[in-house]
Amino acid sequence: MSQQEDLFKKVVAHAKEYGFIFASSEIYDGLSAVYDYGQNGSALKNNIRQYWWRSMVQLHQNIVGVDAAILMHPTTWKASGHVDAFNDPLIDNKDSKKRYRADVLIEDYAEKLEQKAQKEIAKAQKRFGESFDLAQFEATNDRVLRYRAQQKTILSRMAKSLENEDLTDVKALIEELEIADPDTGSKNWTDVRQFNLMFGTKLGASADSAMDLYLRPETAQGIFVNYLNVQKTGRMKIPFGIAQTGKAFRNEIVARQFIFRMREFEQMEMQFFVRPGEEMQWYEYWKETRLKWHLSLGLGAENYRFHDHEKLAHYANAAADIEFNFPFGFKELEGIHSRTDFDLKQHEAFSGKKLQYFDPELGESYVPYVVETSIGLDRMFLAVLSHSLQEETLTDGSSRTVLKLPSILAPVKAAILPLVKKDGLPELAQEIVESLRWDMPVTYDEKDAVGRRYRRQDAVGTPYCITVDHQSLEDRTVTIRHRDSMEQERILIAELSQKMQEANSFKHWLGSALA
RNA sequence: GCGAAAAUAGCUCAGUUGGUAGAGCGCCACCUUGCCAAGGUGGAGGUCGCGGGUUCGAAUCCCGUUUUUCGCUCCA
Repeated sequence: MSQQEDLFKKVVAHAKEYGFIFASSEIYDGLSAVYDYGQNGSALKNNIRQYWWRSMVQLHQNIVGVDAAILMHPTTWKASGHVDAFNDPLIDNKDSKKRYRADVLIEDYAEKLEQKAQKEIAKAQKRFGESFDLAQFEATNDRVLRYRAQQKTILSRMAKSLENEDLTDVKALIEELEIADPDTGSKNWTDVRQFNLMFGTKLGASADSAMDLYLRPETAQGIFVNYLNVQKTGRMKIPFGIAQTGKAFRNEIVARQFIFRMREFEQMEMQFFVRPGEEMQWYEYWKETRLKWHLSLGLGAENYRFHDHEKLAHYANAAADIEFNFPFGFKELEGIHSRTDFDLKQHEAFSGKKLQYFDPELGESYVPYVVETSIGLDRMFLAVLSHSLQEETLTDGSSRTVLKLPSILAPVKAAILPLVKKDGLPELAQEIVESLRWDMPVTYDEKDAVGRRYRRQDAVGTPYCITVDHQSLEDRTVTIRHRDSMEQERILIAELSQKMQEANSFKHWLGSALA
């Protein structure tokens, strides 16, 4: 456990030291749960994004991409359910220091009343046996009627108070009912406070004419509101998908664990539109396909697992997570959800616009069902980074720190190193840099002993070091030193580009995994 | 948001009963070496997280605050 925590600390430290991730606005002490990607981090993040995008858009003829705005019409979030679902009235117990949702506490209390009523019914059932008339008993028994009436009063009062945002009354209700902390029995409560998980902002420069907006809490809605635009202008036929990567924002109450849970984060989502009734087979298809994508990067099959949701969100009829073995345990990396026609139906209702698709094969129109794949780009970054960072003990007993990134994701593909800083070796090395830079990101380094330069490249995950030595001047060959094995081979300079490109090709990485 | 702990150079840390800030590594320049990090010389870099108080004097004591880590809580 502490070993794992230790590893996580190393990942965070390494990320900063080698220009992957910095705390946002660090010179002003940082901003909680917001991070910036540095020179290597932004390159790695771009490469992950591109690996995903190509697997979706380039490899599927029936999937296209969009890039929707972060700002959307405010009604979007009423239709999607976020305005309601992302607002939680929370209350803290001063003694136990625990936090609860105030509405859940009251609902639990109401549920207990119902249980008491059920108990009465069960007792009577036992007493009267076969001659027991449930409907009549429920309608006449004093206790049952009292419990049920009380329950109704409580719930309707709570609903009304929440509706009017009268949080004082919600607290008053909790106090009147003498609801205690379920764990400790304490009745020492703070006031109820409303937490809104969506970031608010304003449209319009002058305060009085400004319109309240939210920064999107998920990217999916930008796809839903555009799905007919894309379907019509792209002549898309069901089943088809729309992919998008972009930023989303949530006011997490507790945002921790480095870039795992941030207030500003990036999602990579694909919404797949299918015929009603066919959603489960596509749900299974995408579960499998997405797992293959993950496995193609070679982080180890044992580090992934599915977690099927038992409690489903309001819009879903099936949902699973792909979890990854992060340094702090298995956690959600990607979600695959069967979202039914919930979102599109809601947007139909709120906009008054038909969002139906005419299916020429069936000869009828319908609102498509949606299967969603949604992966956190920052989480993927953390998965790759934390898995790749390794401390190796070499045969001579010394150790090295090496970042074994999948080469297709590495920020720099090759470092060109003159063995010494004289005798024309730097000139030849620069020549190689000049020719390779058109095909892939490469770097040049001539400072310090070559062994030290190898280790520097290991630390940022450069998969290949190309060393120019005196023999290079004679026969136009160089050595390639492989990051993971530390072995070297000698090849012709003329063959460098092709060999490097093969090793880093999309087909080489994803093609074999999908086959 | 609550509770606990921490914050000194890019990193890891030292800093005596309160007396005016150091090391190693890293970084930069030059010389030397030349296939798996740590050769020589020189150099840059810190108002000790921030604000206030006590004191002749605060990195050190007190209060507040910010950030980070851990626990609780929350998590579409």
